[in-house]
Amino acid sequence: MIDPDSGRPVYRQLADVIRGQIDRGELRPGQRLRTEPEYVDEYGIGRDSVRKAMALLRADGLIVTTRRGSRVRPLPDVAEVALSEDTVIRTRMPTQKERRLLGVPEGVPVFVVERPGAEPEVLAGDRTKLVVKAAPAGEGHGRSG
Amino acid sequence: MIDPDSGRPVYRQLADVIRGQIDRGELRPGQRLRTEPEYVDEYGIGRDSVRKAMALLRADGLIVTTRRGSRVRPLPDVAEVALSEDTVIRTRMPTQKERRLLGVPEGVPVFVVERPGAEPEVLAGDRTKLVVKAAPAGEGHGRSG
DNA sequence: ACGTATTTGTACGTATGTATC
DNA sequence: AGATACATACGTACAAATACG
Repeated sequence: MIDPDSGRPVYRQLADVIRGQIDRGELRPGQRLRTEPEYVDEYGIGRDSVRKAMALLRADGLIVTTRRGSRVRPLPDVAEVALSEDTVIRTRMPTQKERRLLGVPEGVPVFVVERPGAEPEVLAGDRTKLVVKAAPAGEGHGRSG
Repeated sequence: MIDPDSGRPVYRQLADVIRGQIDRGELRPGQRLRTEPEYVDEYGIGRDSVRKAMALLRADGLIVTTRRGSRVRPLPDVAEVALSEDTVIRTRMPTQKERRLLGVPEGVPVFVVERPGAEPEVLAGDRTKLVVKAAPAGEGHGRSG
């Protein structure tokens, strides 16, 4: 299943295998992965390679890891945030402080929303969906100044 | 400068040091970091710790690494993309294919823009800025259905 | 054209720490 | 308290890409 001589690094091969299992739904959100020693034994590879595979999947936001093991990242409820006119939206990875504050795991980016005349707002990328609403009929289109 | 007994992991301490240098502008975008062996010698730590520190900074989008060393991530030119009504925007990390296709380095998320009646569009998060434009005066406000 | 030095990448091992059950 | 499982941190060795002479 994993070929050390294939040219593709062992840890990437393992990451590919697990990514495939997630994509095909064999591993569902919230479901526990195997433990590191189990992957070591199962594929006859070093623990280092297993850990690097996990790190890859984590950085891509596919799994989350705690002291009790790794799980497929659960899909949180997504809140809709309406955007008003002249708003600028960027995305980037959060700082450590923002990660703590928002409670976002590794591999989850944030939105930075800048509304005119307001401080930039940082929103968790896994729990937020931005929506440009249709303007209410008969009312202004932002021409107030 | 780095204290192995401080409770904070060595590799995080090194990452903190470098992050500070970037934040304070002592290391500017595009500028080369020291090599791994240099950090090893300078702080008397293992190469493993240095590499993990680099991996952290890379995952946060602060640096990029090639076979010739690591540099502070250059700031690309940002293109403005206008959003129309009823558009939904999400953000997440790119898949490997998207990363290749868009040419985004590690630690850079993407926008997923869903316009009504169109395929979702994936935009590089480091080169794109979304803007909600003011509606043109006297014209429709999306009341077409 | 070729080899060499530099630098990061991969992959293994070992040991110990620490949180959780 | 003991077992389990991930986290940290060191070491070694070799591979591979790049740059330089």
